[in-house]
Amino acid sequence: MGRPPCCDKVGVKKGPWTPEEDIILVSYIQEHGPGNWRSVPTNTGLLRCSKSCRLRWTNYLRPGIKRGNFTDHEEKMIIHLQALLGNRWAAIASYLPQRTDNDIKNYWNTHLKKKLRKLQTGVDGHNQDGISSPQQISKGQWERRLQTDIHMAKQALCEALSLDKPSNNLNISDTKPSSNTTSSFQTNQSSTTYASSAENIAKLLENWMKKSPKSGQTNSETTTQSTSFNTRVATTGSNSSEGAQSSTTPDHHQALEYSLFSFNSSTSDASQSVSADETTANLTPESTSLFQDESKPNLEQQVPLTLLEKWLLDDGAVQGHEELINMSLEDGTAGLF
DNA sequence: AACTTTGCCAACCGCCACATT
DNA sequence: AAATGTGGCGGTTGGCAAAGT
Repeated sequence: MGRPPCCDKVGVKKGPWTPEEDIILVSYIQEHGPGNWRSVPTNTGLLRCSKSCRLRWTNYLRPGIKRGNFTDHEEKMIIHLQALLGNRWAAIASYLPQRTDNDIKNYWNTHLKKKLRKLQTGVDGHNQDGISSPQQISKGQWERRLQTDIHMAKQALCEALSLDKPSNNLNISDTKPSSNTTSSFQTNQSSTTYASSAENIAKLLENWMKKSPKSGQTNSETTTQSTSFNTRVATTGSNSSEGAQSSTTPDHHQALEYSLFSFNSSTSDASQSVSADETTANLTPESTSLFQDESKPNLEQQVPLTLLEKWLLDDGAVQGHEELINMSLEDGTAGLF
């Protein structure tokens, strides 16, 4: 027989997550680490299925996620990677560590597709969109796609074998977690980090409760609640342009993120008056490997890098990016920029 | 001001590969 | 070896807000 079912569908809550649920989930993950999602609903009392918990964490609560407008560079990377990899959003997201596959997918569907279509219609009949279709992919593109696939396989293998660096033990690769990787979360190092971060969650919860006397809040009240979250983050001076996004949940995400990072940064003597994004950059190696790399490959460990990968990973070499875009996009995607 | 349309995005659904028993 | 569950992925949808009429 197989394993017991992860969750019975009866009594499972659906719809938007409330701040309370987020806090419960985050604090649980702080203590136990991500993974073993099956046990999350039972251990936390959340009326959510394990899948929903995992999704909420990976797409929203996981630290290191950048929200708000995509930069030109990110946009170019998405277009280029989509041309190379097709709609393999998880693979594309692995090259944009701060973005989730869901975000990239949404951005593609709502912005880029339209943008490219517009440009395509503007240029007589030629495929200018960079959207991959088997018939239209040039030999060079196939070679590059193959190269990328080989690279990803190599990377997964390296991580599975935990080559070289001891910190690998804490990395969860993009590939499916094996029993080994799951158990890696139970190492002493990780558990202490989570435990200490959980203190911070408790503080957050305390403050949050002070500011929100109401309990048993419904979804419709989330907006008000998130506002109180936001007032807490307001002092961080986090990018207001991104904050201008009027969605409610991003605010309390920022608050959670701030909370998580403020603890980490306090251990490294960093100022709390930095934005969430900046704080991400200040994470200690342990914390980044614990959180950010939980679902993303550790790009630092990859050897050797191909030209394409160097281009994709090297944020500083903007000039090189342009050259490579021009060089590699035979289908004329480069003309878009 | 009221109604309709459009855009955006968080979350759900269904499928698949792999792990577990 | 077979049966079943889990985690991960990509496609799609529902609901909200903004823009348009």
